[in-house]
Amino acid sequence: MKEDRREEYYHTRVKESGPQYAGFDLPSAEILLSLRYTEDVLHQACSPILAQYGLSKSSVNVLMLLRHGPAEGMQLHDLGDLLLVSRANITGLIDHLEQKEYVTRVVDPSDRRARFARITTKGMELLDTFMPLHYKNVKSMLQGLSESEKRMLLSLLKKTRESIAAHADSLEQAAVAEFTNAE
Amino acid sequence: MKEDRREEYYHTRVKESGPQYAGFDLPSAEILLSLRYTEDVLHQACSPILAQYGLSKSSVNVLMLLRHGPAEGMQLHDLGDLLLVSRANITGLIDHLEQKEYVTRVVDPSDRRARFARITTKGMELLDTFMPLHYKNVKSMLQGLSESEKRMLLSLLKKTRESIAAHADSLEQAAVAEFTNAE
DNA sequence: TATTGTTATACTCTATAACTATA
DNA sequence: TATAGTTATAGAGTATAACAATA
Repeated sequence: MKEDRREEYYHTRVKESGPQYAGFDLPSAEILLSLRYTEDVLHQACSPILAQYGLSKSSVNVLMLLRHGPAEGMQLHDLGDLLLVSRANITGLIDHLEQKEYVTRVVDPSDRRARFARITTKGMELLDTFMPLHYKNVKSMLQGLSESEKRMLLSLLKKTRESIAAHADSLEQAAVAEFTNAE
Repeated sequence: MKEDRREEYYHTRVKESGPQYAGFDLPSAEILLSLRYTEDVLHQACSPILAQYGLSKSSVNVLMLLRHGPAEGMQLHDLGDLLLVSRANITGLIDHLEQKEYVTRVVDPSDRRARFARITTKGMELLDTFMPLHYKNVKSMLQGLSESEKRMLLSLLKKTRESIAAHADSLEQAAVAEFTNAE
């Protein structure tokens, strides 16, 4: 794997350049970067095996939701809510999974506008092969954290989400039209 | 903003369904989900203002690297390393920024294979408008964490990255060819 | 009228291979 | 031959608007 210069680089750059902008707060800015960076590192580590199975993060997510959700399947807009993806886009996601025969669509008899997506036997077999490998890898990658560190991290991440949710509605929008909708 | 059902939903689903797969470790699996989920919540909160300025996460990143990096600019492959993006893709990214006149390309006189990307005055003005707003929003969103919690979170995220980096090379690959390269 | 899902479009990000021009 | 960058292509993710069927 390519050597990752980002660790030290970003830390230095943010610390040096941040203070010249109004509103800058070093710890907050570092958390923003650190979260993205950590998620990226994790994704890079997981992506080879996902690619081997021709899966994406979202498709694994959908398959797991379907397998361990209601037996009759889940409506597409329901999946969309849980993934926070629009109705338009969940259609494409399910199209792909259906084409690979991991999922089927079934019309909801009680509301003929709606369709259930339901996982197939082939989809379940895929998860039986993929998930143990995946979970083993995740466990292995995080072995450098103690149990209490993991608990602490989880609790801080949760608190972070709560803080974002509590304040996301009162954020500043662009005041000037000068740059907006630039193209 | 749409109500987010994911908090409780995923927690329950992972706890219930995980143990049926070999290799499953609850804290690790939860950290994986929690990191992605938190990053997503953060992105959702930041994306409206990015969209107002016609910017993406990557383009802000590039502009900040260029503005606060070496005065002569940075070579494209150098930017690629720091973003962990391939040479092919950094070309497109710079194309867009150049088209918007936030960046120019300058041939490196000492190695005529290479080009420097250099931020323009217009690019700097954009950052002067955008970044204070952005930093203010980030600070506001994270106000629910105390200073010591922020420090703790940063340190745990760093430890997480170190753990991933230390073990990413020894992960399991798919053993069977059955599902691999499925299409 | 509102909701479910689909179609179409477009832009971003990613990944890969083939190509050029330099070194 | 190796490196810097470009071109081309393809797949995935996201966002929006218009539409059909149904409620």
